[in-house]
This record gives sequence, C-alpha cells and structure tokens, in this order.
Amino acid sequence: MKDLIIDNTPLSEKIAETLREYIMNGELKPGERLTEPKLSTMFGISRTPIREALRLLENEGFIEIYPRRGAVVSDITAEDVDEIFIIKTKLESLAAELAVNNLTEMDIKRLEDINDKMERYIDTKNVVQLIKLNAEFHDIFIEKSKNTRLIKFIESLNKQFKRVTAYSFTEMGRIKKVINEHNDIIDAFASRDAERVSRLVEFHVKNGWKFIRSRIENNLNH
Amino acid sequence: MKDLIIDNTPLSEKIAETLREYIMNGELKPGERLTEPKLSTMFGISRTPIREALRLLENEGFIEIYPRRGAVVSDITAEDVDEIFIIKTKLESLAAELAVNNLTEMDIKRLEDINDKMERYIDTKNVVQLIKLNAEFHDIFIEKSKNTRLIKFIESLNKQFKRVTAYSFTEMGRIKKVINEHNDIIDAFASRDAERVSRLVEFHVKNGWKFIRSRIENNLNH
DNA sequence: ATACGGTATACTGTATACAAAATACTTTTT
DNA sequence: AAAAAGTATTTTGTATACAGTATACCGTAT
Repeated sequence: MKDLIIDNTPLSEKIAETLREYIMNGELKPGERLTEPKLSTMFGISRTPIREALRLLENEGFIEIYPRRGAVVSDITAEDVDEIFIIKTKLESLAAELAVNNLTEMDIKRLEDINDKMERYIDTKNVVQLIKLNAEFHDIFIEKSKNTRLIKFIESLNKQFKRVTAYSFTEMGRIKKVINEHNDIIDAFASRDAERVSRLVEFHVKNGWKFIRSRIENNLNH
Repeated sequence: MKDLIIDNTPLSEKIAETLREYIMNGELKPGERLTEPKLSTMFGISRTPIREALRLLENEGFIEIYPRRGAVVSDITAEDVDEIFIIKTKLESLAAELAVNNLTEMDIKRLEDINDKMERYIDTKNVVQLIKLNAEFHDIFIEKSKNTRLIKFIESLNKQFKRVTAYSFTEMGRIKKVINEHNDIIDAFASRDAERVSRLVEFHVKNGWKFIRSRIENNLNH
C-alpha cells in the first residue's frame, strides 16, 4: 500500500527515463553533448545521480560516454537498424518458440483479443494506440519465454529504436498485413507447433524490418 | 606512446575488473554482500567509483543491486546455464553466418592455425591454454560478423559463465570432439557456405552445452 | 525459550568540494 | 590573416559530508 504512495525510485532512474524520452522524441538530437553541470542545474539536483543516469543510458545505447570527455547522444543510422533487426529476428523467434509450451489458453485468448482490437483500430488511424497494442502482443509471448536474459536483450533492442519503429504504423497496408501475420502466429501457438511459430515470427519480424528499412533509407540524416 | 605509460582508465573500471575476477574465481561467493564502505576501505578509495563499479557489474550479471539494500553476488544455477546457452547457440550461429562473407583467406588460415595448436596442446593437458585458444577461435568469426551489438551480447553472455565453461576442457574426449567440430566449421567457412556454417556452429555450441550441463548438474550448489 | 518492540549502528542515496584534465578563448607571432 | 602559444574556463573524476532508511542488536514481555 505504502509502495503505491511513496515513490522510492532513485533519482538516477527518473533522470534516465526523462532523458530517454527526450532522445526518443528528438528533443535531444544525435551528436548533442550532455554535460553533467548543465543537466545538474537543469534538473535541480546534484551531479551524482546525473552520472548514474548517464551510465544507464550508455548501456542502453542512447548515449556514448568518452572517458574524461563526457557524454554525447548517439546517432542511429540505417546500418544500426539492420544490426538491431537481424538480432531481433533471431531472438524474437526464439522467444516465441520457447513460449509455445508456456502459453496458457488464456494467454492465447489475450493474443486474439489484442489482435481483434487492432483490427477495430485500423479505421480510427490511431497510430499511437496501434503501436501500443502491437507491443502488447509481442510482449505476451516474449514474457512467456520465461528466459530473463532473453527478455532483457529484446527489451534493450526495442528501446534502441522506438524512435524508428513508428514508421511501421503510418501505412494502413502494412497494418493489415501485420494483423494477418499475427493471426497466423496465434494459430500456430494454438496448435502448439513450435517449429511453425518460430518460422512465422521470424517471417513477421523480417517483414517489419523490410518495411521500416525502405521507409528509412531516404529519411534518416546521418 | 604516452597512452601506453599513463594509465587513464577510471578507478571504477579497475575496481569492476578486480571484483569480476574475484567473483569468477570464487573468492567472492554467491550470496555474499558487497557493501560500499567495506569495499571503499578495502581498496583505499572513496565510495563514488565503487558505486559506479557496482552498477557495471550489475549490468554484466555478476551482482544484483537491491534499491536501498545494497549489492549481492549473484548465483548461477543450472537453469541460468540453460538460459544463457540457448541464447548463445542462436547468437553465435548468427555471428558465424554473418562472418562467412567477411572472413579473409588469412582469417581462415588463422582459424586453422589455432585449431592445429589446440591439437598439439591436447597431450600437455594445459587446460588454461586450451580454453584461451578455443576463445580465440570463436572470437575470430564473432568479430568478423561486424555487428557491434551482436558482439557485445555474446561477450556479455560469455562473461557470465566463464566460471562454468572451464568444465568443457577437463575431459580429453570432449576436447578432441571440439577440434573435429572446429575443423568442420573451418571447412564450411572455406567453401563460403553460410547455411552449413550456421548449422555446424549451432551444433557445436549445443554440444558444449550438453557436456557442461551433464557436468554441472550435480556439482553446482545453489 | 520465543516473539515482539525499541534503540543503536551501518548503509545507501544525494549533495557538495576540490584537483586534474580537456576545451574554449585570447594573445602573440609569423 | 593564419598558425601557434599561452591563459582562462569548463568539465570530468574522485573525495568527503550528511540525511534518511534498513539492518542488527538487545532487552522486555508472553
């Protein structure tokens, strides 16, 4: 009960969170320097939590820290997107494969519900909601892989290009395909066919990759 | 030149390195508490770099930090080994697949040389040297995947159970198989057969896994 | 003897302080 | 005017200080 009222999260994490937001939505641009004194006065706190926040962000790939030189917002190039996606493809299909026997009937029902909801949202063109639902869908089987390290790796990859994945949901044609691919995946889960699940998820993620890749190629300035 | 003489690495990293060693060789045992004041006086430095070192080690999986409670050396259970290996299998085979077209003839020659060297070391039973050569072998194609994130992930996984992999090289029967599997992999690299390389590396890593798993099951106290 | 409660101690989280190094700026020289 | 050198300023890395919380210890009650 108390936990809900008293906020015990360390300052470092709160700072990391807001900086992460700033980087993701572009308020902090690639190449920009993040000096500790500036952030310190900006947030009205001491440098110690700032430093720890910067270490966190470095680990997540949002910034680069050069010893005795300071921190700089990292850039994301099309090559980075390729790097990330080729790993994501393998890890997410692995997660799905592992999840096959851990998913309850209720989990599968939830997958169906989410996908139905997405279908209904198509016409509203509510991109934010669609992105959220899609993430929910994937998170269900990733979580159910029950491999904590795998979950962390995938999370880490996803964080790194939230700034980029939004592209997937800007075109209605792609969304419809996403929903169809989701339905195939649900079907494979329902029949507990690990091999097919793995193959379909790999296919699904790769399709997202191709789509984003084609969208990005001319849009990203680096 | 100066760089070679003057050591500019931050204290935090040096501390992290020595603590990592202690954990890996068992001087610091799972469950043991790492309090900042103790480490501070132990190393004769202030708490600030100690804290940063602990964050690093947390990220590498060597310790767990509980907010307002402190740090504890993490345990490695047989389940952790499984978690790690199932990811390692996928990522290392992916790395090999990506490396196929990046490896130069000289790289392949180096792989052969290392494997020959391993063969010659079998009789000496120099386990330390064999472990090192094996790591060198794998590092060559991992590095040549040219996917920085993939390289970092694999490194991170490997670090986490250096305390465990030593098992692989305690039995001569396994070593001979390792060398044979390496030879097959080299052959596939030489013929630039990505699909075969991937399959063989997956097989190779899985075999190591099975071996270690059988060794560990009764030895690890948790 | 065991469970409970209160006090003392130790530890983490955050702030501040200082030295050494890196960067920015100014002046001088060619 | 451009390059070089020297100086001033900023910034990182590390140390120290302090407040609030968690842990450990001890006595008391059941």
